Amino acid sequence: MYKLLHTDPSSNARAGILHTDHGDIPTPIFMPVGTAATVKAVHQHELIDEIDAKIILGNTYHLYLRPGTEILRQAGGLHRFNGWERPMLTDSGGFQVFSLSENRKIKEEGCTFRSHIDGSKHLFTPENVMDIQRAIGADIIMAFDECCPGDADYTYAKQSMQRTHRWLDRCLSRFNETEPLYGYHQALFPIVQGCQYEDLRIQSANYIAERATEGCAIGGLAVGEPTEVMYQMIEVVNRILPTDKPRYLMGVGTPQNILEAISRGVDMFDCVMPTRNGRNGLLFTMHGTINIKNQKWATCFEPIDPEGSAKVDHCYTLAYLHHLIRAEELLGLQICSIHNLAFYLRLVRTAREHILDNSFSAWTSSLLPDLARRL
RNA sequence: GGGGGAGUCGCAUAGCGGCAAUUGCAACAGACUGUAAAUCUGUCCUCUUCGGAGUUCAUUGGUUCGAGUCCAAUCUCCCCCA
Repeated sequence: MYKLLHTDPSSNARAGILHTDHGDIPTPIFMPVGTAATVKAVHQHELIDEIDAKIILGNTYHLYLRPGTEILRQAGGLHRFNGWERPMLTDSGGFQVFSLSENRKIKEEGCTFRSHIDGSKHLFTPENVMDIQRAIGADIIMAFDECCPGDADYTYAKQSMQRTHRWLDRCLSRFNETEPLYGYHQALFPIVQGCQYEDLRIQSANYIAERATEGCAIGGLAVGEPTEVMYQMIEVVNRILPTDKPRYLMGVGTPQNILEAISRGVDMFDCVMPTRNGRNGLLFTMHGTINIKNQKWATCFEPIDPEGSAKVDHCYTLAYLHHLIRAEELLGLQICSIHNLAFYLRLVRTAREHILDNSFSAWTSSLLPDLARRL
């Protein structure tokens, strides 16, 4: 499924290709988040023509609650339902175990939730999460885990990690005894946990590395711990994870985070940041971030991003975008989202080119100070 | 000409004897990392060593320990009758 093409000699950055039945994914890659069967504010033709997204995410928890598993099954899976013909990945709901912490209870069997939509009560178990993800039909599906808070104490982190491991084996059993429903292959990725404790991360990475899966994920990072700790955990884990499988760092992150993680051997990323921050008026550029709501942009009649790869970067000005966001016009949300996603995809595309010609480290170190700037 | 009502920090509002003064909008910033987010937070009279200090509720005068609140006059605006 995964082919490692090249490793940068001056770092651990890798370039490869991930094959799926819905198409090939060049790595490193960024995957736009499309929680509820849509990347918010972005059309699918824009994901393809403007952004060139190779794979997008969906979320088990959200899709299970609405439209519901039965409707997705009737539709013939999520690809048929939303018309996206390229690869998809679904998160398992493990992150919601973390983010909806006030509405859930974790037990050995699984996790009971209250729906954020209507308050109804539901149970997620490793088994039914596999069944739901079979019904959704993403190309890559995730094990059901607990995303442990960044400030968890050692005792809790260890207990949580061990439960996640037991849940993983239950996921694998159910996954292996079921078939895809729609005639194409699905891959299950397990998730390394262990919070910010090096020995737990080592244990967890070893546990995951021993399992026969097609890729590995690193979870439970960028959830409140210092950035340096996150980088340290990535290094520790990637020393152990097999080199012939893709490594997916879940939920990360800023452009700087992504470059730092790539240099430590990560291949896949997803994050709400380009879309959510975009809807909130923050633009990412190679020279720093722009808060388009700020007064200073009201009269800046320059293109949004002269270096940008999306049409919106060239055919609209910063002053116009400032106006749209101030006036709460929907087009503003769309433009910001498209711009940011196109920026993220261009970032990983360019990173890949530099990995392949052995110039990754030089390129990254020249870029990082600029990315951190505020314009 | 007669009668009635109203003037509060950009705008709109609250306030009914203990108030630098409610709320909304606007404005000015900030946050956002496997999406309960087109969301949330802060500032928003002046100065400040962030502890406070100084001036405010149309204007002037008065009652009171104390007035945005009560009284009088003045100015301005609105409504009704002629």
